[in-house]
Amino acid sequence: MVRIRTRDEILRVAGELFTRYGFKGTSLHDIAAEVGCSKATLLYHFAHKDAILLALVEPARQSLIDLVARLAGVDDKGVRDAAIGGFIDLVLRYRREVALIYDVTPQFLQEPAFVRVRELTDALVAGFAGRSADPNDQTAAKVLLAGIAAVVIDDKRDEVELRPALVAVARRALIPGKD
Amino acid sequence: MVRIRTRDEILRVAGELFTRYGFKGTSLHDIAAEVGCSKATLLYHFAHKDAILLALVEPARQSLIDLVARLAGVDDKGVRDAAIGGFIDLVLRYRREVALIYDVTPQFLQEPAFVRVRELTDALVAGFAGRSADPNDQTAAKVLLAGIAAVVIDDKRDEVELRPALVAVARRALIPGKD
DNA sequence: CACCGAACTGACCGCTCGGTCAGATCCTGA
DNA sequence: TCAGGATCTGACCGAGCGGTCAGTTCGGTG
Repeated sequence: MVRIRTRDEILRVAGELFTRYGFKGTSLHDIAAEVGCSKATLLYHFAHKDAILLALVEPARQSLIDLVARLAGVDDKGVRDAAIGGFIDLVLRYRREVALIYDVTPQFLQEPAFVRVRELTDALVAGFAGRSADPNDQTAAKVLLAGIAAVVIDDKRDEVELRPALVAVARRALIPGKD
Repeated sequence: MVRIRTRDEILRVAGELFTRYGFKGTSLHDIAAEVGCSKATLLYHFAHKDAILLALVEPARQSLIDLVARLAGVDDKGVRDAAIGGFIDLVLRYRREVALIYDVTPQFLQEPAFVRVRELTDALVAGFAGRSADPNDQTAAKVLLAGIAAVVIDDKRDEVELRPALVAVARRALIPGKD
């Protein structure tokens, strides 16, 4: 294998195994065996095991930050649709990483990279709820966010087909005055 | 502590730690320390670590089996509402256990107690989708099921308040002819 | 061709893991 | 009061964990 590709291969394999078996359920040995290298190689490219996970989710985390920053500039009237569209685009682009972020956040709350994830998720909930203070709207928002993140990872359809389906279910569930 | 209560205390503490840190992220040492007993005590009451998890989720798993059996006897017209109501009641009763079942199912697929969980979940998806073959209806069903299971565990409100909110969001998202 | 930095490795480390077991303690019933 | 079953424990086990490091190999440059 071309050496410059080892780091990318480590991330690809780690992403797959972390998603399938969980972060704690995946060992350095597992990753090395699947990549076809040694544990020491993993730790040559990444400072430690946590660093693999952090590198893996960093693009998605950064996109999440960008999305929330964009939503801050949208008025109350349009924020819900902007949040729905933006989040679905994010999840379709980073299917596995978003699921991983949801999965490991409770256990990495002390990690600087994750400290803000709770704030970011709160901001998304606010966007999905149209900035409503009604706890029922917020519960609905959380259900859709968690559900979309959980389901996209297993859905084999591509984003051209999947996106409108997700947007439709989110809008039906969240846009008021329709029931 | 009264000795006959040790087993129940082990299950209560294990449930809390498994939910917060994941099954793999919780050790026998962690559980024993929180209960205030030894690892050997845990293994006196339960054959092995997996047995603690299985005992914990067994009531919820059995209720899931019962729900799916009841849904089999409901016609296509009424199955969606029956599935929504039945699942939400189940989740409100076993908040933590249902989330645990969702969390650990991928890693316990070989376990006899879990072999059927995938079938049961598929049956619930069918119920939530009103037995529709449309992949968009099935995606919507999966989003709501996963979202409800994930969110109920953190929602502090009691079931009198929470149940109608969840039923409403599920019906808006899933009942056709409303958009 | 030689040198040097990058990339990689096998052997090893200390620690934690799930689990065992001989023995101690507790509780109940006769 | 005593015997026996239930409950509990500390010390220990083998295995796997994350990680280190001296040494090897590879690739690029002068």
